[in-house]
Amino acid sequence: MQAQSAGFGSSLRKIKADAVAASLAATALILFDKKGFDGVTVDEIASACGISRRSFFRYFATKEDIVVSGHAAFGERITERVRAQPQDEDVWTSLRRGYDILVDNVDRDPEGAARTMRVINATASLRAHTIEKHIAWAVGLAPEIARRLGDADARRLEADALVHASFACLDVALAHFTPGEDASLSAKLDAAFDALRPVRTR
Amino acid sequence: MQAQSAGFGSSLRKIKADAVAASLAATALILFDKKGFDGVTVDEIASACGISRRSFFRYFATKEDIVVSGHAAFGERITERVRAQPQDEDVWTSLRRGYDILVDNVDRDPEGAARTMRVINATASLRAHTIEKHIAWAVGLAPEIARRLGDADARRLEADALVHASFACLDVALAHFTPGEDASLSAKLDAAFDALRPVRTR
DNA sequence: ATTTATTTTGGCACTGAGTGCCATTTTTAG
DNA sequence: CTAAAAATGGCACTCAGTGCCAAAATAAAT
Repeated sequence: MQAQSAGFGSSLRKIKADAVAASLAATALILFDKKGFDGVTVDEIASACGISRRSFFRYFATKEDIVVSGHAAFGERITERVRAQPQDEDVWTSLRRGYDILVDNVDRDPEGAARTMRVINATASLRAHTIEKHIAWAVGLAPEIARRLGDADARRLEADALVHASFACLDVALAHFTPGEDASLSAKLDAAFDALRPVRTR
Repeated sequence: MQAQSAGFGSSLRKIKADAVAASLAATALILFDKKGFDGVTVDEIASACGISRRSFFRYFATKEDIVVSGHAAFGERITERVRAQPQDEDVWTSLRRGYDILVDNVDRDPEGAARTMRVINATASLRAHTIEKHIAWAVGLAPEIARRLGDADARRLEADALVHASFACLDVALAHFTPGEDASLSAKLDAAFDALRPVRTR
């Protein structure tokens, strides 16, 4: 094994592992949707996927990770989008634009998104973990907002408050959005963000 | 057994059970603070409290409930306080005043509050469950805010956004508050609420 | 005070999640 | 084709949480 091919090879392997994980998650999600998150054991998922229970836990650290692990990647993309917004735009609007990443994702796969939302909303522990993943996004998001606000120490708490309030808007918009019925998640997000739009945001 | 004494007797028993639970929680919290939440087994807690493991689970449904079960009661008291605020006060201020319940509690027992906060902040799953408890407060809080806003259907989402954003402010204030060091939680709450104060809240 | 009904408790065995260890198979590199 | 590395599966274990039942404590009734 050489240092050169180590980095290359491992990234290839990671891609493959991610693809397998996505496939496992898709299978599991259908089961969760049908029998409830707690009504499906890991043994059941593993055999439905044709792998051993032990191998399953090499793809997902916990059963809940099947549902929420994808959220971490969204966080990075949302932060990227916010960072790409015009620097003179008010931060509240920039945050709102960041969540267009999620709107696009829901539009791209409405059935999958609806299924995931059904499963999460039906299970208390999953709701909590979803929120926790959102909070993890703040690690990347808050510094960017603080930078725009002037980065002074006094602005740190203000930036955190804005970022976490935007999570609240997202969660409320998601809660008020019924995939089949409502027109778009985008409109709900706009309504929530308008309700909170702060007086001064720069 | 008569219907009369049934209600009376059962409330007495509940009071006793609550007192026992509080005592168990106090013992467990000290252990958690010392060895970490995951470093303490339920067996350990039970024997430290002088009861059996099985009896322990009659006082707390889950190990996490030891830390977060008290939060439900706070929710009711916060809602009560908000409801008692002047009806013509803007709702954002009313929400802020609701959290004075928590400020008072921290002031009343600084060491206990600090210990609980240490334990929660050191454990991801506890953070998630704390957030979830906060969200449960919305069940009582949101209708009150919606009523003040006019109760129209269009105001429902607005009320939810305000309530959940206030949770965000609380969580940020708690995260920025170091019990020994900082002057008061109240000031942090004010700063967070001021950062978000909406343009129009009635 | 003694019996009776009710609650509380504890023990036991069980399920399910998650983990460490190791042998075996598969993949990859040379 | 062979040697190294990685993925897999099996096994046994810990710990959280639960159902069931018998024993002990508590309260009520005569």
